[in-house]
Amino acid sequence: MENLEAKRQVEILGDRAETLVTPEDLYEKIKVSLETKRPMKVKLGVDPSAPDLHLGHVVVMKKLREFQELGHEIYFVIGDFTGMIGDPSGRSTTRRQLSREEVQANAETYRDQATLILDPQKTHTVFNSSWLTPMNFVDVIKLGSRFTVARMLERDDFRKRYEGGLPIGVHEFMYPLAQAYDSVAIGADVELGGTDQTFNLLVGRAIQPEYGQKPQVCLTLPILAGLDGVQKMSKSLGNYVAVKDEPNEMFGKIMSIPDAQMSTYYRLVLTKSRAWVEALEADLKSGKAHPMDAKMALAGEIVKEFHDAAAAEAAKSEFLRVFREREIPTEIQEIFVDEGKEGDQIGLARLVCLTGLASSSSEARRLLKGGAVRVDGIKQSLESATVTLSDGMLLQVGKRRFCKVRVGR
RNA sequence: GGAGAGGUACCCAAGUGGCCAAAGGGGACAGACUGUAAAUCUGCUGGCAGACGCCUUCGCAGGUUCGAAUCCUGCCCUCUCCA
Repeated sequence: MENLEAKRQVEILGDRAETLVTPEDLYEKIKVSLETKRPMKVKLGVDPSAPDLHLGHVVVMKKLREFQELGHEIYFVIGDFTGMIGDPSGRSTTRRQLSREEVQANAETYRDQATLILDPQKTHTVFNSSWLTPMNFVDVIKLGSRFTVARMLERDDFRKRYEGGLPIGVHEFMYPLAQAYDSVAIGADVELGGTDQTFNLLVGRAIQPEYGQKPQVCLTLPILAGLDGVQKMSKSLGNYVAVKDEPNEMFGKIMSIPDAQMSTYYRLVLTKSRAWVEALEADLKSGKAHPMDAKMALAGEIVKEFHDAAAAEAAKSEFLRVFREREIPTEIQEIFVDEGKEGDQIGLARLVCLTGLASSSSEARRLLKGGAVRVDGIKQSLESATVTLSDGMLLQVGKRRFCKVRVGR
């Protein structure tokens, strides 16, 4: 007999999913969960080194919250052991091993930031070192014997590197296996991840039956593009919006995403319904809605979610002030300059460099030549320009780098 | 173990004795324009110096030469094929 509640849950949980392997298994698991009154264990693997949550993580968190709202429980598996095996993205070989304290601290931060979205009561945090460290070589070989190289090479980035003649460390094969074993260790019913995790999740699904468990359901969510609109949002690419970003910063960053990314952000970050997003797109196309307004609304809602409504309002007016009216921000950083004193002449390039508005004096010269530098609002384009130092003078580089120069002690 | 190929700036990639601080593309940054830090176009992209200029960089360490990213020797690393 069909279980309507289970059916309803599958529908909710499957929304926005890139892949769901398989809807039937999910239905079965939910049905059992309802019948036994035991929540499903929903697993998310977490990197122990980068605790700064950004909107890319939020996409997955929102889905986790949906699981919680339906009564299920979240397990964050902190990859403190796998983290030291090495990064299988091929970029770096071995990671620095973090101390127990660092991992602990990072995990706390992560959990802390995650509670902006999740219910801490239904969230568990576990460390995979607790079961991976005690494994001996025999255990590892056993684990390895349950998978094949051919299947390993199905993984996109392994295959590409193999075909492209790029190095693949043998230890990198252990990474998906270790992650798969995590699922065994906690007895995961469902594992979530970005689409880049699809392969790893499926390895878990493949391994579990070997240990007498039902295969986990694998649910992947689309990868959110970063501010550039092309590459995935990530800290290392510097194209991210952190959940802890200050309101103005957050607002401005959202305004810099390409127009074409707006609906994706609405859908994945704010979890607007498909119909809602389609309506917005139609309005934009017909000219009924203005792209800038739509983007400001997006930025405002996101700021509101991670801060509050007042902060969102303030960030919006600050944005308009600085970028549309081209006025100076309400709050400007003050920077003390050690060199020279009130009234002294100083090379402008030198000053720009000293204040940190440019990273080197050559850089400062370039900016100067390009007409990017303003002193008290007046454009200075002479590369060799000098200025008279005065306490409180306003220095500006480009549209968004400002500082007030403080002279002397 | 054997035979080849290769390691160039943030990334990709050209360059095989001087004209190389090093083509081209991407990214980043800036300017113009605009609807915003969208899009588009333009500029710029080792460091120090007001400027003449000086210093550092082409896997690492030496060497040849008036002069090396380019030639030689050794070392490290990667890939391919064979065993």
